[in-house]
Amino acid sequence: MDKSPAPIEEVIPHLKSEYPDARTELNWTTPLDLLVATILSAQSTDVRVNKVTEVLFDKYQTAEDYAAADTAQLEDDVRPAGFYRNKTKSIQGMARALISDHDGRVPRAMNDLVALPGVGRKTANVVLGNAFFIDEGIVVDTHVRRLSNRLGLTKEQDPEKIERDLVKIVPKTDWTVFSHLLILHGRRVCKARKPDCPNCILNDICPSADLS
DNA sequence: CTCCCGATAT
DNA sequence: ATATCAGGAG
Repeated sequence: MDKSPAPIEEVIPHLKSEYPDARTELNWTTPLDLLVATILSAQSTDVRVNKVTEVLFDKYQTAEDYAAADTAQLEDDVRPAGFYRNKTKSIQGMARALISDHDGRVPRAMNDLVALPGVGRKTANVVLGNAFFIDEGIVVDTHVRRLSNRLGLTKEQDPEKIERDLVKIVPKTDWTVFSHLLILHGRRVCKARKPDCPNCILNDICPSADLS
């Protein structure tokens, strides 16, 4: 007998009052910056990514810069973020695709974004929502998945199936901020290993709350 | 499904 | 020591 899911119409206002300035914690200025930072963010912390991009964005500004970069040098720059060979290959492949197919610019369409090397639906949603203010979908990363499961908003584990459940219950105008709210709350309170349920603003409506 | 990979928290 | 971190490709 599982408990009822947390009502979304209460979850969102509660989290908005807790995190009124919710936005990405990745540092970026241009859409290309954000695309690179998001590729680097796979299985890495935002703090670590920001440390890497602080160096990276000084050396490379355009798709041409990344495409022309010495691969071994770029790997050295990327290394602290982890998966450095895959990520370097993705960044340079993505940069070449931007040059050959999109005049060196970051495209604003989901289909074009996910066609880029190293860019999946999660990364595409980050770029669309934050760089272009297009609520095309909901970013489902490790935090959004974990909190959505704990709150009972979905029973799915596959990110695309979770997104399909979430877009049905979250107002479209909140799609981008919603993922930021869950990500921030996931980092600070509803952590993977030791969730701080006693200090969680959602503990009275969360079916997974452990107040012992 | 496995592999990719370094840094940090527990 | 081990789980985890703004995933994606083969």
